[in-house]
Amino acid sequence: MVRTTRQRTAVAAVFDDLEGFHSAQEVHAKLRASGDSVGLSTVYRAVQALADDGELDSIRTDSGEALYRRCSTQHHHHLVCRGCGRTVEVAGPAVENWADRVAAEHCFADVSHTLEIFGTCAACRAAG
Amino acid sequence: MVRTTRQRTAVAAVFDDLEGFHSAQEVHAKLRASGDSVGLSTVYRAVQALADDGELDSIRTDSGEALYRRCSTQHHHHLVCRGCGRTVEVAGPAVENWADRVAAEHCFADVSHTLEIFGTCAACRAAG
DNA sequence: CCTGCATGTGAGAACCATTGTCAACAGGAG
DNA sequence: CTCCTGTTGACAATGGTTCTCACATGCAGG
Repeated sequence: MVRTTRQRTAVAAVFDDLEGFHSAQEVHAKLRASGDSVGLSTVYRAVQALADDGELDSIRTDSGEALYRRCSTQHHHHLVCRGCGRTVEVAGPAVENWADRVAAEHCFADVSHTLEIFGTCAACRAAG
Repeated sequence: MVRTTRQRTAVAAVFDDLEGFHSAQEVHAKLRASGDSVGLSTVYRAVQALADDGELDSIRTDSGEALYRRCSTQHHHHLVCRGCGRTVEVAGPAVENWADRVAAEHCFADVSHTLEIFGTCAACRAAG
């Protein structure tokens, strides 16, 4: 039996207010900051439970940190500047289709993907 | 100046004998087992150095462990199975072009990108 | 309303891959 | 050969994640 507790509701609520991927640590800090404190262990459990239920999507960063995101949010990618960290959200239906097709060709199902583009923006190039 | 040491040679040699992805810990254990012992820190450093030189390709498992493998130096992406970690290398000129174009539209230069596709392979689906 | 109790919580410890530290070591240029 | 400097490795430290266990709390079924 799965219970509806203050803590789980709070964790789920965080992802309602947020775009994109966020770590369990981040969620924990956010809850603590908003006075609606929840134990770190509980955040991890809640987040994993949500991911198991298919409510959250999870990936790993290059440093091995786990990130979660509400699945239903509009899918997009990031164009990040190496110099100033400025980020532009970009959508690419072509890429989505390509990824799905490639996965299908290899008989993979439940396909998701991560994509980030890095570059140097005009301002940072001008600044040298 | 980069030196050629017994340890680095040993680590590189491990990947000559092995197919697929392997963790630093695994390489360390293998070297220790073969009597050709190398310190754990050194294995990590060697493996990262090889990855930096483009001699090894690296990914992360779902559990956050880093895996390395000798790879073709050609640019490609990975299609990774969530269940068994099986990896397929895929090339996608369309994606490369798209990424470059999107970056150009936003006046970004020196463009690079990362892309990984996740899914569940046929075998893992059958296994439940 | 209660009460029982299985389930959930949370502070802290444990875990474990990875990274940092630093004294000792060893390529290799001269 | 010698010296300089990059490299090594035992060990400690780090940091995200998971485990532990005493305590709290949803939620039926009375």
